[in-house]
Amino acid sequence: MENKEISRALKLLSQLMELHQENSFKIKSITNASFKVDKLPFKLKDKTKEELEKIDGIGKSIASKITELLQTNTIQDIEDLISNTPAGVVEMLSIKGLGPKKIEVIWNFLGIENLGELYYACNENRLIEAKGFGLKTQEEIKKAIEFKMANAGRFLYAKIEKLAESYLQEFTQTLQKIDPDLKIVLTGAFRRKCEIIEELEYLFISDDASILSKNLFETEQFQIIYQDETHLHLKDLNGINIKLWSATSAEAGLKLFETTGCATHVEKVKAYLKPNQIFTSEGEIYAAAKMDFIAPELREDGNEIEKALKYEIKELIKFEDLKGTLHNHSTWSDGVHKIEEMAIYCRDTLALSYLGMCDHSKTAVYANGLSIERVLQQQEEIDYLNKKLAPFKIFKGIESDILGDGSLDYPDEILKKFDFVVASVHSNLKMDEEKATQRLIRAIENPYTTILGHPTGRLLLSRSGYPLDFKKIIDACAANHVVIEINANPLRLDLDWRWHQYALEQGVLLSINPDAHRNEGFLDMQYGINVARKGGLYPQKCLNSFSLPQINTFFEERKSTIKI
DNA sequence: AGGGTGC
DNA sequence: TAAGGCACCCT
Repeated sequence: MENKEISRALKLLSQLMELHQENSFKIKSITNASFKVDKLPFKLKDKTKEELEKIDGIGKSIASKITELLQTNTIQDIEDLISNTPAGVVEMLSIKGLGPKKIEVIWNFLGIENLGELYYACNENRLIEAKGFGLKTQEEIKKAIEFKMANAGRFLYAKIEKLAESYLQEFTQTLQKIDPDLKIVLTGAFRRKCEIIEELEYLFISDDASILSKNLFETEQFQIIYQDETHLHLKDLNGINIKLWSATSAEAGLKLFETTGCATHVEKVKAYLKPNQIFTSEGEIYAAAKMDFIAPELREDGNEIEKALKYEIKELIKFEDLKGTLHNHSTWSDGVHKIEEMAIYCRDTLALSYLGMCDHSKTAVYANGLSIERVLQQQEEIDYLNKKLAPFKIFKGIESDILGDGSLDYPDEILKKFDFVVASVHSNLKMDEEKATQRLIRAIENPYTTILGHPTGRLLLSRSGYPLDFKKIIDACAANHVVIEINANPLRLDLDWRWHQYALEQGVLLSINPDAHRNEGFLDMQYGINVARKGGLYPQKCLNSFSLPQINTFFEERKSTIKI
């Protein structure tokens, strides 16, 4: 079990205790432990109970809860509290803007026990009767419930990835007993690397026509929703839709093509094919249609077919093209690893040649943002490490908050000390589109801004982004030579891939930034690669696939254009 | 810590 | 009554 899961369990425990109005000191200590656990640079599962008790923020009582969790996968206190709380009330904790205090009032004062009732109460204007609630809060809650409902049955790619692979293993193992030559591949939106997945689709390639016969999947794990000659539709215990398609080995190429692309893409390509042609691979299909091969990620009904017909499809970016990583957090602000640890991980494990450090700026006090003095100290440390680790290079960056008026978070004398600046919005996210766009443009026009960080601040499936006029934003980046970040955190993936093409057309560079707060966070760059490929990004236009000398020059030239 | 909201 | 203090939630 990872620290993250332990931290989540403790957080849940504290929230449930708060819902039941238990001793506030106990609640505080558990909340605190949850926070601390999430920031530890080592794994708790390897520790003995005695070692746990010595950790700052963990005492005897919490240590025993953690060992209980590690041994039994649960904590009895949580189970007890949950059994005394309506499931719908627990679910309310997942609504943005609602915390345990407010939910306690909703539950005990208004007598509301699930999201449906809560939504109904918002519509009836009943929430404002309760203390601590007003019209604005009621509207926010209503919107948040609508957002959640609209996203029911949708899953983050990163969350469903392991499950998708494990079903692949499971199906293969079970069915190869029937047909040893059977092959199964993932297809559909998952193969297109969509950031949100609504169903998992598998293609069973077998010359045994009865391979999908229903009784094989009639287990406790799956519920059969629908079946016809073409496919079998299941739902698993988590409510995830699973579609199984089958093809003989002769049909496999065509079937894989048909189940992968979005419907319009498939239809459009088929218009270029002669009837009754036989294909053993997807490559043959695109060749027969007299166009470039189109990678699965691109088959989304953009302009990919037009480009393929002109043989203008670029070779898409891959993880191995990345030469470095920009926008990362260390223990100087809210990260869990030291700069040196991160640098060594990048150099030795990921074989990268540079690391951009971008801890939080001073306004982000909640994230231990850097005061001017600490910026200077950090830069001294980086100078020292650069001597020690050469030729590996650590770039001095900052993730500067964009303040309410669009200005950056330090005076120019400090801004000019950085090799590069990532400017991003963290607070005041409720502006209207015009104000928000103006605020960002002002930050883009700041000569010290090198990269625009996560432009909308969205959190997939939980919070929609800051409303922006994307064309204006991208045009402003083009005019000011500002790079746009593709934040690779699987919850963000912001800038959205649907805007990459436009950005590239305007000559804007993109950067796949992990926003890592620990070493494992660097691996999120794979999710950034996934969406960047959907957006059509190729290595020459990706800032962090520049070699070390190239990016060095880029940063230097960028700074030399600043007048004053 | 600081902004937004509401009592 | 209007303003200020306090509580909650977010980043």
